[in-house]
Amino acid sequence: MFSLDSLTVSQREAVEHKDGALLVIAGPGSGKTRVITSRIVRLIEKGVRPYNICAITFTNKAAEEMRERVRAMGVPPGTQVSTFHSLCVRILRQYAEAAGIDPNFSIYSDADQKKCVKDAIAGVDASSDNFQPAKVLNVISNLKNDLIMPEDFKKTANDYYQKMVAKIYNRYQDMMHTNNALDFDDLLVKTAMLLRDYPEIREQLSERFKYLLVDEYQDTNRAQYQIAKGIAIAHGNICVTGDPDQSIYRWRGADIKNILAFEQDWPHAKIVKLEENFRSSPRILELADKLIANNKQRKEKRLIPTIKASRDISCNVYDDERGEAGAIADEILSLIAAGADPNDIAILYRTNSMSRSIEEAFVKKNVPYIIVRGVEFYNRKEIRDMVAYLKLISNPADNVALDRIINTPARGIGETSIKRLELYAAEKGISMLHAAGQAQTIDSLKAAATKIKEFANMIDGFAKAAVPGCSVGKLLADVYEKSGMHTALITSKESQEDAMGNIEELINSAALYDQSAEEPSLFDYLQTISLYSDSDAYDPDSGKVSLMTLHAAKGLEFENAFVIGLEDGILPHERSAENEKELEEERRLFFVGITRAKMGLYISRVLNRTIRGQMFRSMPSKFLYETGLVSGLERTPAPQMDNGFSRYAPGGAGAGRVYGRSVELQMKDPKSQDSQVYKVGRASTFAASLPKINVTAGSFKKGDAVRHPKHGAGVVKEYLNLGANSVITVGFDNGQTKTLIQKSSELEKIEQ
DNA sequence: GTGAATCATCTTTTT
DNA sequence: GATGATTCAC
Repeated sequence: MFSLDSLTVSQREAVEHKDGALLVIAGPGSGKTRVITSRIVRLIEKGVRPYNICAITFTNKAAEEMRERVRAMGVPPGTQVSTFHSLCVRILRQYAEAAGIDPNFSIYSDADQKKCVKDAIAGVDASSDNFQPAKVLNVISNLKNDLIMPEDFKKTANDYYQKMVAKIYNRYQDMMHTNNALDFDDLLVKTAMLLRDYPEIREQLSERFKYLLVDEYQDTNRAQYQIAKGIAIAHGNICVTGDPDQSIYRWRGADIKNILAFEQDWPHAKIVKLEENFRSSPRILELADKLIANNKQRKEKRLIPTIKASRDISCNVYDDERGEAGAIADEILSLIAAGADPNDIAILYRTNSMSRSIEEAFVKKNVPYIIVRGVEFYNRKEIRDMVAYLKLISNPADNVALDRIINTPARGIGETSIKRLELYAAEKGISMLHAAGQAQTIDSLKAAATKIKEFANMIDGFAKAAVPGCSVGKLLADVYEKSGMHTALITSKESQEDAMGNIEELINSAALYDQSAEEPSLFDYLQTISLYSDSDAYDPDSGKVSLMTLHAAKGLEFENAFVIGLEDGILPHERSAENEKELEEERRLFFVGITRAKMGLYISRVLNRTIRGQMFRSMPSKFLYETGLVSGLERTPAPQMDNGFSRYAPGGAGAGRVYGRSVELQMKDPKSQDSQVYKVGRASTFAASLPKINVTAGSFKKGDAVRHPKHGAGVVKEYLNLGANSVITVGFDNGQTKTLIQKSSELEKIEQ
């Protein structure tokens, strides 16, 4: 299947390790992912069934790539490769009864959670001034990450604040239960509890997952740790990989101890260190090493370069973020002119808002770019509305979803009516949707009763259509029309073109889901989009420069990386500067940023940064002093390139290539769509104001005879005209019915 | 019950 | 500088 020859001695050691626990401590760029995939393949070669292997990655994207790689290496399908969260959804659905939930549970996003916490705060008569929803939610999340249940917390809570939080927490969990909903933390907690409390389930899962591999183990929290341990304890075939120096999620409960104490958990564990780095230039590694050496809480680890060549590291100061962004844009244009691939360039920053100045400069200077921010699309109002319909259809108990859409679009059901409906439902102990079905028998409702009943009928109608195996794209398209959302957007006074475009995009992607998912279902679709993350939106072949947070850059690499905003208060962030542990995490974050670069590393800071509309004077980040990047500049004024970039070479004069010459750049085709960057995954009004592609209207209609290159001839069963995003349901002659998107399917009309 | 206008609060990072 | 909550006129 594959050859071990191409691996280093230590890599091979890890790949070849037989049964039992294995800890792979792997520095950045050490080929860790390759080791895991090779190990999966090797296990299968040795006779392990693919079905008995479970690999856990940090993001869905990483899972997808790993599945792809393993498949490319000739492994038959069946291996479970997913994130902890997706795995938990699967387990909880299978053992829903034991977990005490309905298998059609909703997964609540942070917005949904926030609403519940607010209601819970109000429900225990606490003031939201003293108990800020965001903070309380944070406390609750931390408790869950540590597997502390409401009743446990109640016992230990001793001051007033804690006692109130305990009450809120309890109430919150009750509400989640009535709504048949789980939040992100619940997915882990419930699974951990399931494994703890049901030995027979634990046994079944150990039997199923005979080999467990966990990547990025340094970022697992207590619940994830318990889950991994629960599955593996029976056989001890657990392989974890990670780098304590790249732990950047302490703030959300990740416990670096999980990896540091692995040897105690599994006394016979084999430990392999991968210290060679196949990614970055020696100079970059030298800088990274110098930085991370300032962390006290760490195990010494070396970064051994294997690449010989280095380029100078650039470190620059600008007046403000506009200067920074403009210079970066210029530098990137010269890089591209000199042959660099935009795919292999990234801008990395501490906070999402920092993308804005870069975006503005890139639009102005025609630098092709994409912001890696997947969740933003799903956070838009109109998308959340549409998704709320789906959630309610899938899970009738979801009162939060109902609350969102019962009057969206406006159908004359006001606040008071909703309150009365809620009250009635609570008294009867039924869901609000159920109550809405009997609206006409509820005396308090009066005039709104008919409208509420109509709403309930509509949802019931959708639910009847949402049979197993139905097309989610078609269901969404149906909801869009029949709910009145579409009409409401068309007739709205302000132009709602963006909103409509986004919904079309959603229907479009749902139809794509229908075609590509292994086992498409409404529940599966909802869980996919609920667990969709920022990093999942990263496309290595977009042909554009990627803009993303340092957190989202985890696990990626780029020929040229720009790490911006090296200022005190930004990196390290002011809210993390208070204690040493948080400061060390910020340092690791910068370490992650530095080690994303293969050859070109550009670090920058500004003197004046505008935050939330207010300008602040800023000082250099302390990390710049620690690495000598600032004092180095001060001793010998760095040469200014004519594009504003100066060079810094640690350890003496570098032989780095100077490519700062101004090069006249012409975009290959000014009309090409690549130079217009926007839309998917971007919600800011700024991006929304950018030009749109004009799409040609479709020309299909029901009954048209069509031909598809893959599926052959067929007849159009349904057609929803959304321009190029039009959704077409075709009954093919081979018996299959497919829902396709006009622009992405090569569907041809056959003239008869 | 609706919609526009104003106020306030917030953002550090995310599965 | 954007979102959500609140207020007010209809």
